[in-house]
Amino acid sequence: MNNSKGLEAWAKFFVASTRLNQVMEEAMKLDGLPPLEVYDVLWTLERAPEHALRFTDLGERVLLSRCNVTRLAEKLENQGLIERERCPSDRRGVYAVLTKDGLKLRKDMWKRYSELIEEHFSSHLSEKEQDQLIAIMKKVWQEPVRADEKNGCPGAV
Amino acid sequence: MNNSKGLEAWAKFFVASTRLNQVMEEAMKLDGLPPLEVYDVLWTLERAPEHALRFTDLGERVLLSRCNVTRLAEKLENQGLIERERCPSDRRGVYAVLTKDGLKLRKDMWKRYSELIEEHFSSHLSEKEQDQLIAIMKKVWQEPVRADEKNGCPGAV
DNA sequence: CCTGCTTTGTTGCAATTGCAACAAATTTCT
DNA sequence: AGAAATTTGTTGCAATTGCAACAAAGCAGG
Repeated sequence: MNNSKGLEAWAKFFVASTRLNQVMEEAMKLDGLPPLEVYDVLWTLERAPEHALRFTDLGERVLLSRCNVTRLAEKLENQGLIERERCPSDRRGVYAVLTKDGLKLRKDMWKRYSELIEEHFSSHLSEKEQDQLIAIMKKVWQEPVRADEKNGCPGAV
Repeated sequence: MNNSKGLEAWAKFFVASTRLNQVMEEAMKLDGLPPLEVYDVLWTLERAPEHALRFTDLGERVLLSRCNVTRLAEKLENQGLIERERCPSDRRGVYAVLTKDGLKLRKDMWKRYSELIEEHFSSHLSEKEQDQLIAIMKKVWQEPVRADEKNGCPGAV
């Protein structure tokens, strides 16, 4: 085996991320909260200017369920979490806009989600290790920078 | 914000793992190779004694597609990658057994998969960082130890 | 042996997803 | 301006998935 350490690192990384997601997802459901892909959409909208994004942009920025944005949006709309608004300058375009309820749900989900992160993840790591991990993740994936996007704040998915 | 560094670490971890998986999955498909969940099953069987596992065990050990093992197995069986074998001691039980073709496909997939890991992951990290990451992943997730399982070798998913 | 209880794998059904075809609006090019 | 190409969101269809009901086989205790 050649540079087996890199491959081992990937294996551990892959297993840990998959399992932790399963744990979180299951715990959220157990608390009657929607799956994380809903959180993903709500939080993506919340960061956007005016809490609104065109469907195409939403599809590009969202992490999970990249296709079928239309259908996921339809579901969220029925639950009153987002609203549609036709784009005035381009009559093809449609904006998805976060509603009050959507904002509230995002916060409620984050309350529980952040607890889970703390419990299953952060609490096992020293501050130094957290720094190391952040640095390493930056090296293997740089999310494209969007001029308009707010970040910092709480729940980055 | 409280211990925001832990949450930031999770966010970066989550985004990187999700995006990298998407990249790998897409690249595999582009090369006409099956999705990684197939790799997952084949590799899980290959590590097992006799290259065989009861369906229940398979379902527990596999990372992706944990439910519907029956149906995924059915598909793999049709492609000649695994075989069914009734368990002699317990007539409820069914073994999934890796075939020659299954073994070969696993290796072929690994050839490409390991290239992708190198390209998108390992090559961005120093040896020291790889060590750090392994240590950190061990702290946030310990996969249960199975007495019989072989590991070490190549592609741990 | 007989009665419940658990384990194991399968199956039916409804919901979700991926993909490709599609129509409407816009842009590009001549 | 007009034809061709591109972008944007929707829709139909087939494949996949999650869930719960189910039957068959084993197990525990009388």
